[in-house]
Amino acid sequence: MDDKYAAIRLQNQLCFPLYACSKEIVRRYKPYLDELDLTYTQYIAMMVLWEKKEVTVKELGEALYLDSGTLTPLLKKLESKGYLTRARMESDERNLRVTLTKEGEAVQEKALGIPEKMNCCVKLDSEDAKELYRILYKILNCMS
Amino acid sequence: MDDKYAAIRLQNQLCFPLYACSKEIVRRYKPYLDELDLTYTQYIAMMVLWEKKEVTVKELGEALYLDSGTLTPLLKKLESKGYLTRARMESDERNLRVTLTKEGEAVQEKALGIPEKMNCCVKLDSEDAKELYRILYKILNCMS
DNA sequence: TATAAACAAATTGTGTACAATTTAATTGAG
DNA sequence: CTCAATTAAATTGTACACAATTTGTTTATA
Repeated sequence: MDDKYAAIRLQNQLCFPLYACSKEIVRRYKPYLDELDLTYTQYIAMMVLWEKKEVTVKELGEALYLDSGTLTPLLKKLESKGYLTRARMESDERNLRVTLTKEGEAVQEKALGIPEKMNCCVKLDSEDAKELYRILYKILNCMS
Repeated sequence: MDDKYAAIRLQNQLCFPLYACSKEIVRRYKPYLDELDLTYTQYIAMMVLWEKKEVTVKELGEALYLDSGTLTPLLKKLESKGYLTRARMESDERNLRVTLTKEGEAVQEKALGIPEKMNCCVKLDSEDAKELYRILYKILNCMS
């Protein structure tokens, strides 16, 4: 009996289905996000901007659990698409002010249909969805 | 009332906490995996090999939800560490046989302590853990 | 008030991820 | 039998992701 190794068997991991599920769902977003010329990471960055209109890289990183190494090139790409502007803050030049543009705001309208389209390809009853949401934020909150 | 945009607000997404949670937990693995000179992806690939001893790239990809574009360089790295060997199968040369070595098997002993160390930094009661596991596999199964 | 500590972004380097294409081997329909 | 279709890996190109370091600015203290 090699029960000794049970804890390091793939099917006994909790992180693995989390990792696989995340990747697979993000992959399912691609066809819909392609229509908006956004990647998934760019999409969630835009979500923060749609809500806040203006953020620093630090605030964005805290909201998305991403660091400047990921965000700097991503924000430069979104800037080149015309969806946002980047400028140092006059009050404290260490901070970069990221501001949503009219063009960036317009993309929000095109994004409105995405959640429903995703529901079709994921299919999870609302009871499980609520439970999943609750547990995931419980983990996130206890880790940060 | 901008309730019109409720569905595309970050806090109403289910995929985002999944994506963030996955990344954060994988990041917590790093210090422990560094001791084994493995990344998280290399670790789960080794888990499959510890169990199966021998797989093709296709089988490994199906188990891990990864394609050859990710696995080819990853397996070459694990080969260079001496943890596995790579060779075309004589029965069908399209397939690559990936075989666990003695050195690769030995790493399993060093990995035994990881799950417990991870429990300390994640903290989820077994009820929630079971629920999370159930829901994640429900999603994975209905997507593949 | 120098200047060391702290801070925010940017940069560098390594390692995934994955779509799309290519290469090489095998299979199957005519 | 033969060549088109299929299949498995590898390759190519783009985009994260993050640790570690660097750059430039601000703050705090000796």
